[in-house]
Amino acid sequence: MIDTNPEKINEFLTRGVELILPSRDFVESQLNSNKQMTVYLGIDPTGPTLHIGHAIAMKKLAQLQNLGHKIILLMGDFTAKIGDPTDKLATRKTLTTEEIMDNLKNYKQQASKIILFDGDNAAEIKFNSEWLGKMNFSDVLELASKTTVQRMLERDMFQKRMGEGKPIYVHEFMYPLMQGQDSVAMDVDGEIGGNDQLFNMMMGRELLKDSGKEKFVVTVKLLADPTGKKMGKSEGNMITLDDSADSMFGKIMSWSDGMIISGFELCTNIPREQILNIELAIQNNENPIQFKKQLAREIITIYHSADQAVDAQNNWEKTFSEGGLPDVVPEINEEQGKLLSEVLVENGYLESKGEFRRLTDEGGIKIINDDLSEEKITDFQYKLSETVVLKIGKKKFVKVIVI
RNA sequence: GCGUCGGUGGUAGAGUGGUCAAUUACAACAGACUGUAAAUCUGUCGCCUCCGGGCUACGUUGGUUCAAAUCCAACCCGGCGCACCA
Repeated sequence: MIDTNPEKINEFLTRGVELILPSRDFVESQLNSNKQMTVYLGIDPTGPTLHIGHAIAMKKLAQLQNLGHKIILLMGDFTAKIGDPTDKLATRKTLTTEEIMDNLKNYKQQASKIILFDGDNAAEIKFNSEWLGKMNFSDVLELASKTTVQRMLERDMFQKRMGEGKPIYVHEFMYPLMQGQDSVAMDVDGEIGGNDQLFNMMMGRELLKDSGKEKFVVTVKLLADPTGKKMGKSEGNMITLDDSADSMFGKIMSWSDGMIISGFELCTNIPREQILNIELAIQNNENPIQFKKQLAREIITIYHSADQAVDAQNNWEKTFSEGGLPDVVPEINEEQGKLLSEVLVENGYLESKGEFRRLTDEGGIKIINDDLSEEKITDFQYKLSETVVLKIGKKKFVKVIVI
């Protein structure tokens, strides 16, 4: 039942791991003890999609599942309503139960690419509203009495806000406690999470110590290049697990070269030796683009399929390296003689006519002829006379059919 | 409650009567270049325009003024400090 294959355990303890508490030795001996452990990963269901950052932590869960341990995916439906102070965005809109259920449906489908929800040792999904929602005020007080304001203030986040004279609300102190309470309520042996969740996860350790249990915490590295620049929504290259193959390919190609290695380590199952080879090759000035393409294919294979990965690459190369057309170009029907600027604004391709003017000034709107030659539109009063295939900027394509 | 500081474009953050559609940075977009949708460089970056200009915007509502993001008043929202309470 419990697998103690040393190689697998080693893989779990090292790959993509940032920090292990209380110690690597402790966790290793636990994993070797033939006892089934319960380990969880908490996700706040704030949006409809999981992103690749979630996937990195889920991969660690999957490794434990594969070793025969029990894994729980915890939906922070209750905590999501409060908002994690780790996120500097102070207020999150509160989600209705329906929205949460909706998000969950998608999560399960997306997560199932990585962890198993059926079979003997199926992953379990839990909701923390189940216990947090039932606590009354004296329960909360008791929980709050387990830690001190000083402990809370240790957080970088809070220190920073104090320094900047920004507000810290009392309920924000509750967030780590709530997350800690999750560990207690589920009586887990361990928790996986991103390195940014360390503080919150340590709270669970502290609370469980009260009942004499040593909970372990494994934090995974965040996907970032060596300069520490994170991948994220603000960088615009955040991959969500339901992105199309084409879109994933494009986003991965826009990662900086420095992210290739950690991408392989964190997001794929490629063996370490191969990753080392790639690292060496890049150091030897081999063109990184081939490895980046490989990385993109590997990742797409996990979430879509190997065939789609190849298609996505072909599509991408055709479109961007060779300046051709993607396989699918959206079409709109319009009457003859209409201003192209109006057509594009009405169909949501451009924000305003002013934008159209700028683009024509800059040569950003082109007609693509059948032989793939391009012809810039420079007249902002351009009127439709015949069906044209347009390239707007470098990413947008549209076929305007004149009827 | 009192005092004090503040609320500006997608974000951060300048501006403190006209030269302000509003410095700058980031983000975004385009062009050049490139192995790349990377980096770098250049340009653009409220809406409309018959390219003259017009319109809408600096918490809200009023006011002063030829002229307000900028001054005044009230209100709303927020920070910090103090007091009250305990």
